[in-house]
Amino acid sequence: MSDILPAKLSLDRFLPYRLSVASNAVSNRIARIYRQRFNLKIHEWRLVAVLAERDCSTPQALTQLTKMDKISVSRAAKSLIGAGLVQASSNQSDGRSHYLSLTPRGRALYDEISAGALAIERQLLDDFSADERAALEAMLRRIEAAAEA
Amino acid sequence: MSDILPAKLSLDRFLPYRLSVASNAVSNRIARIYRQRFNLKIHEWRLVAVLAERDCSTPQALTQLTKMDKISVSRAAKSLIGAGLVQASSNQSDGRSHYLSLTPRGRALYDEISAGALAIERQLLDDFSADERAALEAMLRRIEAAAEA
DNA sequence: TATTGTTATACTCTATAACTATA
DNA sequence: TATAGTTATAGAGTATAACAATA
Repeated sequence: MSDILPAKLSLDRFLPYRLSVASNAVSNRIARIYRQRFNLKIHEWRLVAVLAERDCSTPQALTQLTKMDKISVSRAAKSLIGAGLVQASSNQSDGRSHYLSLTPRGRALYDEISAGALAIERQLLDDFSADERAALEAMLRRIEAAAEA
Repeated sequence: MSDILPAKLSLDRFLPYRLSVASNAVSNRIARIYRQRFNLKIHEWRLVAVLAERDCSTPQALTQLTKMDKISVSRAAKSLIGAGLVQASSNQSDGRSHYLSLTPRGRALYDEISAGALAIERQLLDDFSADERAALEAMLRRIEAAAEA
């Protein structure tokens, strides 16, 4: 008896609801830690994380890498520059744009943050096998693609 | 080579990030449809969905059933009562509380909404097998529990 | 004209605390 | 005193549109 496509709606078994509840539970936990320990909002820490991987990105590149809109990127960058964690440098090939990169302080903070992030992920996936983790990641990407189609 | 616990952080492979991006993609799609077609916010439709399953619940019971806080339940209920979709009746056993239930119009709307919700879920899980769907649901519940621990 | 990025505005969502009415 | 529920307030997230500067 497959129950993949129930004919009657049950909120508790409704995938978008389960996804939202799980995501909120995880986000809330992380947001609390990041704000308390590092005084960063989620959008700010995402920018730091991406800049640590790909320094000297333009705001436009960052909107794609972080799945944030350009307004959020602009505000997060402004806040991080004000906090001395990110710096802007001019873009020779396009005067409308500029490059963003981590300052030494920003990079030092990232090292702390990323260690904490990996520790949280390890807790969340504590009893997951490697196969389960890979399957979950793949399914989340499929659902994301289907939702955006 | 297991990559279940990477030593280095990559935002793109970071589970809380993937979860958030997938959940937001799904939520945005649903929220848009519900607002356009039914003029309901997510919290309001959740309340309608739960009341359709368990009529005459108290606000307190609804906070548990919907994983919303009591303020959100109170606001959503107020809005739904104003729209003529929900009605309140007195609770004989506790004067501080009251019962909420769907009006005939609320129930009629629910029938429409639930059909739409199931159709969306079907689209999202179009290429999922029954096993995959069950595995996803179980993994989301495990992560939720781990995040709240 | 089109594009990059910023600012303005408003609406939704969430969290804390203060408040009322009743137990 | 404690609990059920409401109201007030502010912060965070998100979306649209208008804008300045450059291509």
